[in-house]
Amino acid sequence: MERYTYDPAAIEPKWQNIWEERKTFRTLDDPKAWEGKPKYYILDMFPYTSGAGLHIGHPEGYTATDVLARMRRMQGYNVLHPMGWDSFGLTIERTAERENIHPAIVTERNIDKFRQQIKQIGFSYDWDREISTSSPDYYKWTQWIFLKLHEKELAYLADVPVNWCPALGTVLSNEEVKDGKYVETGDPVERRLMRQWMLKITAYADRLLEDIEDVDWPEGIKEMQRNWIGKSEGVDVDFTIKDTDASFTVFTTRPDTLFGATYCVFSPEHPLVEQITTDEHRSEVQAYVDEAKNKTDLQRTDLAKEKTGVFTGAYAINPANNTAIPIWVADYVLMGYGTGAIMAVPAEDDRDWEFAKTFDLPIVRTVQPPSDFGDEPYLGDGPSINSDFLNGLNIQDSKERMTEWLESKGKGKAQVQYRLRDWLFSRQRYWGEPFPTVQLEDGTIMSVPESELPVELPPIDEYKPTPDGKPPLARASDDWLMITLPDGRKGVRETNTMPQWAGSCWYYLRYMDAHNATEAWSAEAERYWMPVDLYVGGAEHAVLHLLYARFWHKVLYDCGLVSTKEPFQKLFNQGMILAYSYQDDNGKYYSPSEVEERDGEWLVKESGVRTNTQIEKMSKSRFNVVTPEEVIDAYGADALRLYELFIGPLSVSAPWQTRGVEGVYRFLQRVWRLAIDEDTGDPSSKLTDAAVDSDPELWKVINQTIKDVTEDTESIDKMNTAISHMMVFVNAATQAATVPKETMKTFLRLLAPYAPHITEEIWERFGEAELIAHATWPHHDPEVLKREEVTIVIQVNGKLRSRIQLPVDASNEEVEEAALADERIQKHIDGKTVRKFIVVPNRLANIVV
RNA sequence: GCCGGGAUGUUGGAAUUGGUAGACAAGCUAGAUUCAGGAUCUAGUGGGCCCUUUCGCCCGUAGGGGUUCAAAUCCCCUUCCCGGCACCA
Repeated sequence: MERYTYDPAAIEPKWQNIWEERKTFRTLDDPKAWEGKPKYYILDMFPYTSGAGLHIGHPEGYTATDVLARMRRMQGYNVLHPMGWDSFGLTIERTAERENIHPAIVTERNIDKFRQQIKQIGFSYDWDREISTSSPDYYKWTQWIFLKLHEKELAYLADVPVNWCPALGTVLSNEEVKDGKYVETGDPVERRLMRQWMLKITAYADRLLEDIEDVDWPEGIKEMQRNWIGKSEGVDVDFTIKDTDASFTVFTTRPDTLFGATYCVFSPEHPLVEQITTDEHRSEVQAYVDEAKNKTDLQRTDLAKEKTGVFTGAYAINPANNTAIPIWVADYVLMGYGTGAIMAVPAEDDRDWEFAKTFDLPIVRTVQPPSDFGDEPYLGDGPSINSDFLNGLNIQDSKERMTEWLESKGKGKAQVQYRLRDWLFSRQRYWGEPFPTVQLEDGTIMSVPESELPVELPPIDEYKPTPDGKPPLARASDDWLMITLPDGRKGVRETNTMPQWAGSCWYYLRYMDAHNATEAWSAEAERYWMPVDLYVGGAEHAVLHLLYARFWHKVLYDCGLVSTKEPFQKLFNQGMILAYSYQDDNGKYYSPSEVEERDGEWLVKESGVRTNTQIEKMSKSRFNVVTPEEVIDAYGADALRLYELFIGPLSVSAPWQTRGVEGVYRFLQRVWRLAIDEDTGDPSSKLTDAAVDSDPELWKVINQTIKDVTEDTESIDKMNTAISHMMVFVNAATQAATVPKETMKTFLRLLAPYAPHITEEIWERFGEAELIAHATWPHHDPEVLKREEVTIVIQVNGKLRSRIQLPVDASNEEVEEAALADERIQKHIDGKTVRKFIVVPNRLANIVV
């Protein structure tokens, strides 16, 4: 006999096909279709399409946004919810190199895999708006935006010290390098001077800092951006060099301590080092400078515990007191920040103190430390001492007075410094956007006219730098490389490409008008859809992508091309999904299927070797990756979706436990059996035509469920409790003898955004003609939730002693009377004096005796 | 070192934002059903005491102290974990 049990493998592909064929989730480009509906632009960070495909961590955020998008549609919003691919980049290029095929082929293959994986989960994206950053239709406009930057002189070529990564054969941005290593692969990075495209993000530093106050982002991310920009206010102070005409400038945030500046330090790269060094010290200084030059960044930062440096033989004149102070060279001063030279105030700075102690340089306190203060630098506030006209003033007043004094003497001026550097925008790679520029014979840089965009990537035979170190594009044939202008002048195309961040700097704009062949986006679509109402993704992009995109957006704003100052109104960071891994004492990892639990220990099945379990990031090397496919095969996409959210608050990282999926799978089965007669496939005979309020208890429960699910879904972070509230309803409905069918239908609409396939299937079996995706979202009736009686908890001295039933809104006197009359309470207050009686209306009473 | 976030049963996590700690799940235990496995259903499940009655008592939210009638929640100190920054003058 055929049984109609819950069968996700059958119903899920069925509904996915129906949604696709009917274009159920298409958002119309026609402005007339938008009228009368509030808009809601809900965006996921699109994936970088590496060959690995998705693991279970990626769809967590995608599931949350999908649930919210589906609910918003049911609530009557005009929703924009697109998906696309970040498809230029190094990983793809390396695969192509390894397999000796064109990166475009690898890209297509990867995208197909990602698309198929994502579609399997039943997300309600408008697939008509799918984009990929590596397609010429798209990167045409990335190049176009670059031309805007170029026009505004925000893109410029400069010989700059770059982070050159020999292993990759390319330069990297500051943001991609940490501790002298490429953050992705750990390959070491070294300093080189190269002619590169730079983007002047520093020109926007202040606005990037200010406008972050206006967006609804997690405070931690805002703080990370503030720190990255690193604004600090201080003074540029001019020092002259004794017995010469030369002078130099230092930046300090503590001008109040100028009288305590007992020496100066130049960075080894400082241009004056050579000039000021006396013959007596020349060989020593030269050796030190050479050594510093050959150190990698890693060595310079990591081995920085011990201060090193050499005396140049030269002296600077402290402008405050005209004292001659020695000039040293030391690598603890960085050329890349401020002026590359500092005034050292050992008494009020940790680093200077350490250096002064190492080389026995004088220390003069200029801030009076507390009486019991030890022999160390004092960074706190206090009255100035040893500082002539500043004596007695606190730090703040001293700073102001000294700044005024320096400015009036022409020896300094107030200055703002940023940690933020200009953005190194060239890469010596193939798989990226070609720059739309040409260098003419006379050295001038010319933009490719807009009408000739896109500048497409030329075919080349090998995706490697040339033997003489030029980028791969230099391998292109001359008919791509060489340009002859109508006036006969000749030029050569730029052979660097743009970094991977370029495409993701504006993709949220292209989605609004994805097929526009004449513009990047229409002004009308932009005014309607922007800003993005909710942007969800991982915190790993806290600085890089989000800072770059904000920068481009502000430039576009200044060009009049976008109407909002900020692109992403609300940002939400999902936590990571972690997984248990099993590792023996030798460090060898085992997959979960190779181990079993015995007496609280995890042992390798075959060998019995004891393993340590730990919760870690998912990675192939740890054998703890779970893929969406394996979960869908076992439990279906709806169960996957539910568990992704049920695992905990979206913002929190939590370990994946396949057993946990079974819990939500059982829940779906109970929903199915509640609604469907498994023998006939028709609606269950338990469902009746009775009025929804015929069972007052269940009527209350469903109203409570509507309220809780709506609120928890809107909060984004609490979808786990939204699901548990739906479980409460199903438990109650399962216990009830009968359930009004209308109540069941209300419940199905609540569940629909979370588990769209099973609810569509039941909806259809209920005889509904429309899709549940198009149903309206239910409202709860607050009247129903009002209770006539409430349970009031009675405490004695803060300890729970009894509960009593009282009518709602009982007066304090009534509560007091009832509480004192209660037997159990009498036992506790017997023979004692009631000192105080506290009532929290409708909730609790506390008797203090 | 600095900044940000966190620590609640065996496990993932709830807790109306100062008012019944442990919702909802997972796991476990017992029972029902089943040839069996699985699935399903029912009940129980923080620790301890009492089990002279499911009556009740004590303890319990990383540790210590405080504020309060009342603290997982607020304040101070300590420990540990996660993320970011790190010679930025």
